[in-house]
Amino acid sequence: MGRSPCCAKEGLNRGAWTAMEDRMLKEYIEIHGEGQWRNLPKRAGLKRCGKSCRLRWLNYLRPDIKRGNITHDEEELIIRLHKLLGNRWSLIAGRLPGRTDNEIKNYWNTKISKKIQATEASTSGQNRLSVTPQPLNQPNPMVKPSSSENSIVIRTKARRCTKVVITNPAERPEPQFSDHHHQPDDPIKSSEFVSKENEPLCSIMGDLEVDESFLADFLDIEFGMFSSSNLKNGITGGNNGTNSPGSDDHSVLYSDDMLHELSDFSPMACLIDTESDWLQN
DNA sequence: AAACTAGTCAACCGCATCCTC
DNA sequence: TGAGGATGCGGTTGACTAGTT
Repeated sequence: MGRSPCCAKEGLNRGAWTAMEDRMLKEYIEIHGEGQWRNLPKRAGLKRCGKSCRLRWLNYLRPDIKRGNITHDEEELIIRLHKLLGNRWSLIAGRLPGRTDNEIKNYWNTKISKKIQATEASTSGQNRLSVTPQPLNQPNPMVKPSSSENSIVIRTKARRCTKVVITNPAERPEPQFSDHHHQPDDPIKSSEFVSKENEPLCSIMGDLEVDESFLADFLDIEFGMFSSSNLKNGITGGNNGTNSPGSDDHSVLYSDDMLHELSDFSPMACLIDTESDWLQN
């Protein structure tokens, strides 16, 4: 059942890239664009694995890479996103323009995790949503296996979630409570995000199964707009928002006012649809 | 000055997921 | 619908550098 290796490793350069290789790769991509990584090295005349070329481009050569130290604001954002997403570096990086997943991962492992550990050591009893130390090789306390009833889940392996439709609570069918700890009168439950299949957002996000109370706390505390009352009272379209009145699409969209008011909302976009620019449009 | 240690980060690896046929 | 290739992702490694003894 062996997988075929991504490339024949014989005769290929490995290790650090030379300036010459960088130039060749950059010139090739500037002319031909990204993609076709497997064939790229041959076409560009590089003795490198396609994966290696891709990584080099994404992490170093891309023109929009931001150089220099991570700012305090960026660090705070990383911490917040990590609290919610766990080690899903590409999602986190997606909310930090010019930063790469590799850079953020390295930064976390070398700087933030130590800072956090030091914080933990000095404060024994901490608030759940304070900067919670999460040694990388230990289970995230915010995370739990889905098989465990009382556990919260963010699996470390990422799965992609590119499309989530948030339906209008008024128009969607009664939620199916498959899980006994979901109380129908639970505020977050009654206003919960749902997908096309009426699954809670928490579970439709691929394997990102975030405990709903945690998500509720996060949304309330980090993004106050998303208190359950706001959700109940209609972040649904139909006001002055982007939802076109005649649309037969029942998805919930957010009004321009709301989006402007919530300047820090953008990080949430990555949870819902990393690849779309719906926030900007 | 040399040896050792710790920190940083680019690059590699294997696996998961997506895409195409 | 399934197989296989392509791509993306997170974890890990190891080379390099700076600091310390």
